[in-house]
Parts: sequence; structure tokens; C-alpha cells
Amino acid sequence: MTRDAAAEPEESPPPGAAAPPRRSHARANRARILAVARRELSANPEATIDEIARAAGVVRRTLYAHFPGRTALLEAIADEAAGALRGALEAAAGPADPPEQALARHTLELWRVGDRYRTLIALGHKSFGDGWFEDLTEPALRNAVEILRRGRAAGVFGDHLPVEVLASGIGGLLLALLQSVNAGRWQDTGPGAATAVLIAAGVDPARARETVTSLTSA
Amino acid sequence: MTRDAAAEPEESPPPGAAAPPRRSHARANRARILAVARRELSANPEATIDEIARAAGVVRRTLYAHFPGRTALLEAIADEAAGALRGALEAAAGPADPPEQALARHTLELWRVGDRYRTLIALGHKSFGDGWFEDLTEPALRNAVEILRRGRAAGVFGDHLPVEVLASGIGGLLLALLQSVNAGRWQDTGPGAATAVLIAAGVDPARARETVTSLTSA
DNA sequence: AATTACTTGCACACCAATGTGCAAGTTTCG
DNA sequence: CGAAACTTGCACATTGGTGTGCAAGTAATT
Repeated sequence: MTRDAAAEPEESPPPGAAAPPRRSHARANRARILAVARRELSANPEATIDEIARAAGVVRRTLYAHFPGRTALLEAIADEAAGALRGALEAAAGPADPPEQALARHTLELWRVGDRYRTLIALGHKSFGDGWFEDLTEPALRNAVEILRRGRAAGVFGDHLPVEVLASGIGGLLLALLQSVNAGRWQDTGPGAATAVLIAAGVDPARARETVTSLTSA
Repeated sequence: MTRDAAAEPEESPPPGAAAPPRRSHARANRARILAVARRELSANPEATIDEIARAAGVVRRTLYAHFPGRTALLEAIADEAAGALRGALEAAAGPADPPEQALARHTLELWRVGDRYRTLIALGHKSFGDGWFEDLTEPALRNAVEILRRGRAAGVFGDHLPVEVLASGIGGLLLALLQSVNAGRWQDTGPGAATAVLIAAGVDPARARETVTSLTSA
């Protein structure tokens, strides 16, 4: 169960979506459907509308009362996820940290929205037009690349890979770690992942640990 | 275009598959379908039979002449991939290398069957029963875990993550690197990836490079 | 308590993909 | 060359998921 449901201002008229529910129970339903759908779809992007509805404890017909169609549901989820991701990136783009700290912060911040990130990846290239996915996902990469470039110039990170490649490699690593947590193989609130990322970027393990510690204990 | 098509002994009677073609052109067709299907399916696991057939320059009906159904085609691909993967792992399981070399060799060997590995992942949990995917994929993980455990005992690798987690993390990293190559962002025949993996495992960059060099120049 | 908002349970139309049957072609091998 | 092996192009049945209409239920807000 994902217990977020932070009271959002409720986007007014995203044209195409059904009118926002007025009765409380209905609102709750809508939210629950959304949450369950996210969980279900990151596990299996091809989950049936029916499966999702059932998993949310509703009948298919009811889901259609909230979302005009599969696409609408997907869009709702994707939008939310994209928003969260964007937020995380902004939060990470703090003042001019030294590169190591920047990368650590980047990871930490991304980790917090891990489930949305995962969802976005799972939804992936399919479900929508071509550039769509890249537009949402690349900002994260871009940021990583930026940091790596900066750090490499300062001789902080390894130069064993082209920055773009390293960045996407780090993305893959991060995703796998996220999966480990999701599978219950591991518990981590971020520091572990951040350390791993720094190390993968070529930072000395001891120093990586220090950097992360200094950030998380602050 | 994947130009492999090494003349294989032609598996005799895998019960369920249509009788092997007798006419040369037919054989070629079958092989091409298989190759194209692999390419197509790793890009998009939900590719239609029709899409695959067309991409292979054949009509749908013809594909069915070679493979009784979608499942059969998938199985053929998966089997081939699984075989390649198994082979790679055996090749990697050389004599008792020191852990670093073992991990490097493991990566190098896996890299050579990268496209099959990718395919296997892309086919993923879907398409077949539950345990199926794990049975084929876990050997690689298992091997990695084994090596990591050994190396950690010797103090060669970092202990920033539980071995299982590190192993799967490395898997993710490897996959992302594979993707980079596949997307044309990068060229590498293995050494680069192996180095990156070693570094991610906590080996000192300089030493990682040496290890890999010693293996690839041999 | 009455109204109104939602939910549910069918039934149905629709579509895209799968898998088959059959009657032509076309090619390859003996 | 001629038979057998393949390919092709329909046509057709089947299936599984989607999306909609409507009538009857249940619950929340006034």
C-alpha cells in the first residue's frame, strides 16, 4: 500500500477527464484506483482494466466512471509521476554543491520518488507516442550527465565511460536497487543507493560513504 | 541485422515444433524469422505476429508454417537465448581465478551474448509461467553472487551492499550499458563494461583497468 | 427523510490479434 | 522436366480486452 495521497489542489479541468467526484467516498475510490493502478502497472504494464479495477476493489464499470478510458488512466498516472520526478530534480538542484554531493543529492532525491520513477519506466516507451517517454525521463539523465561532466572536469569521478553512458548505467543500477527494495530483498531509505551510485561513478568507497553521511546526517 | 546463423546441429524433434524444413530457402526463412523476431521482440515484447512476419519479409501465414503459434516462436527464441546464456556462464566458470578476474570474465562472457541476454530480459516475466523466467536468469545472478561472496571474503570488493543486491545492481548496470551500445551511444566489445562493473563492485579504478587489460590482452 | 451522487451488474457492439483451411502460385531438388 | 516442398492470399472462426447504455441498488449530504 502506498500511503501518500497528499491533498493536492485537484487539477481543475484537464480536458478529457471526467468531472471530479463530489461525494467523499467517490473521491477516495478515485484515489485508490489511481494508487492501485500505479502499483499494478509497474508490476505488469499490460495489466487489464478489469484486473486493476478488481485489485482496487471496484468493478470495471466503476473505473470507467472515473476515467474515460485506459489512456486517461495511464495519463493520470504518468502525469502524477512526471510531476513528482520533476519536483525531485528541482529539489536536487540545490546550490552549487561539489560534484560528489550533487550526485549524492541527486540520487537521494530520486530515490524518494522511486516508485513513481519505476512506474514511469515500466510504462515506458509503450502506451504513448514516441518522444513522450524521453521527454519525461531525460531530465533525470540530463541532470546526471551535467553533474558527471562537472565532476569529471574536477577529477572527482572516473573517466572509464563516456558521461552519457555512465549516466544511463547509473540509471540502470539505481533501477535495479529500487527493484531489490521492492522485492523485499533489501531495505534502504536512500543512503545505501547513493553510496553505491557514487562508487559506480568512480568515487573512492570510503569517501563515498563520508559524502553520503555528511548529507544525510545534516 | 544480426549476422550470426552459425550452422547449428538442428535440434531433432523438439515436440510441438513443426518438422524442420527440407528445402534450403525454407531453412533460410526459418532462420531469418527467428533472427528478426529476436530483434523485434527485444525492442518491443508485444510485437504482433504480423509485424514480425512482415519485418522478416514473409507473410503471416508463412510464419505459422514454421512455428505452430506465438508461444512456439517465443519458446524457440527463449531456448536459444537460454542456451547461449548457459554456455557463457560455463565459459566464465573457468578455473579458480582470483575474484576480480572471475568477475571480469563473468562480465566479458555475458557481454558476448548480450543481445540474447537482453532478449531474455525483454521477454521477461510475461509470455510464460512464473518461475520460468527466474530459472533462466538466476544462474547468471547466482554466479555473480558466488563470485562477489568469494571476493568479499578476500576483501577485494566493497561491502556497501548485500551481495545479492549488489549482484542485481550490477545486472542492471550491465543491461543499461548493453542498451547504450544498442542505441549507438557507445561502442564497446566488453572491456569497458567489465571495467565499469568492477568499479561498481568497489574495486579501485586503476586496478580494475589492469585486471581487465590482463584478461583481454591475454 | 429526500435527493442526488455513485456503484453495480448485466448486456451489447467493436476491435485487434490469433490461429486454421484451402486453392492457387513459385521454387528447388532429384 | 516434374513432383514435392514452400509460399502466398484470402476467408473465416475464435478469443480477450475495450468501451457504452441502462436499470436497479446503496450511501452521503442537504
